[in-house]
Amino acid sequence: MPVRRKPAAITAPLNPRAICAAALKLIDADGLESLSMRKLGTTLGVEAMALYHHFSNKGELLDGVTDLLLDEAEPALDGDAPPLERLRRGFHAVRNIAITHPRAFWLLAARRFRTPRALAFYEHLLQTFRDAGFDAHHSARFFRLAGGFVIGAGVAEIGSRALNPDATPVVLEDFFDPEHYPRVSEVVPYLRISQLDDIFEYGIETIIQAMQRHLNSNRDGARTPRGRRKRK
Amino acid sequence: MPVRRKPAAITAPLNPRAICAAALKLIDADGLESLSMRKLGTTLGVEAMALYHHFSNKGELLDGVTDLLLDEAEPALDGDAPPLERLRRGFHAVRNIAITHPRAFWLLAARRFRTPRALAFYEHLLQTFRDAGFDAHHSARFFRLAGGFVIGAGVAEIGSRALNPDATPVVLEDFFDPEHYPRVSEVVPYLRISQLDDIFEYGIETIIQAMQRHLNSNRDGARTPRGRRKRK
DNA sequence: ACCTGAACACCGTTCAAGT
DNA sequence: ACCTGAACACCGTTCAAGT
Repeated sequence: MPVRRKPAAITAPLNPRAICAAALKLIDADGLESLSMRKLGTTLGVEAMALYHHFSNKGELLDGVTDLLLDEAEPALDGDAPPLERLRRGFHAVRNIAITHPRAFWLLAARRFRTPRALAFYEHLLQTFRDAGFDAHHSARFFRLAGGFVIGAGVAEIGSRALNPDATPVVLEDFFDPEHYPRVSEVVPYLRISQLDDIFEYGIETIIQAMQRHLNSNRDGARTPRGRRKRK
Repeated sequence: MPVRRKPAAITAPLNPRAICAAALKLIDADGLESLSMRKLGTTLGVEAMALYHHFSNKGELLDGVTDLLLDEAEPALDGDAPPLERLRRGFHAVRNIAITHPRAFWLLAARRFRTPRALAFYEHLLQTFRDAGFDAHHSARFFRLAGGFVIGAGVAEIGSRALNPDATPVVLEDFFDPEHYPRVSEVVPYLRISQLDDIFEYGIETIIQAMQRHLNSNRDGARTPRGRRKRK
């Protein structure tokens, strides 16, 4: 049974959240670059310019989509587990966005620290750092270390999954030419999609161990991981 | 003395490298999103469509610009220093691109593993991993760990430096509202531009220590950093 | 081989107008 | 308040044509 034209227009007047949800759907299907106000309007059964009544520009709409991604990741920080374990789950949750929304994941890399929603996410994350026992200085350091890795690794995984749209089409096999690129061809098998869970796990565990080590050594007498004493 | 119109057209016929260099200059000045074939053509004193004689599309041109960035970073891997030290310098060199070409740095995050130039860079990098004593499996793991952090932290630094063009304008001071966001306002001072060197240094040193520890424990008897024995 | 110029099928956004 | 429609100033890219 064929779907009727403009079904969304029947159901309700537009609202920002529904618009963002539709935008995310379009991004998941066709990619971030292919999302346009015109296409999104058509999907919603409305002229493109109607959207400007709900968002002052496209950037604001993308911020709204980013907020939806944060909604998916943030609950991982909740629960009764020890703080460091909750942080671990939070990092995995963000990385999971790269798997479930590979074409939207860019938003997390490109558009952060903007909306109240994003601030609330960071507040929750940094509160968990504090619960774990980090002071503000080391919260910043490990936030950047873990956050940088999670975002960078996520972006790299998208690349591995070959979802970058206007990419020069290079098949994975091109990297297996041991004649010209012996080291690359040696390592690439370990970066296959089937290995990416292991790769990410290893990275994030290494970082969490460093965090644990810092907390331990701090308990034993206020020393940094490198053994230097802090003095002002 | 005012510059004459269309100076580049006088000097020589176009060539890909010169086009990419001009493109990088435009990106540095006006941002990646603002680069268009038309503007680039005008800068070079040529119709936009002339560029298609040298690149089959815009993506190929951007790959060429990316190659220029790699040219800047790769020499850091050379020298007589121990391999791990050369890797350290390489990571810093990539991060320096985020500082010297903040608006072009996205290319490193978004468009990798494509051109022969990029393959040669990775070959050099992975050869240095091997020189340090890593097998292919752990080269992949630490490559992703360090590479992910360097790219993710670089992208985050661009955000801190507020160079994202269509950003919802949120001043840094908004994050200092201890009423609503006590943890964020506590940590943000440590993420100021003046602190970013320290933040990056701390992250990359933590990773290099993990690499060193892996190499040491491997010398002591084929154990992973977590003390598990490897068995096929 | 290298470049031009018109054209096509798109963009985001403004603005005046409708209901 | 919410949406339309025409218009503006752009895009990347194709194509036939010039030299």
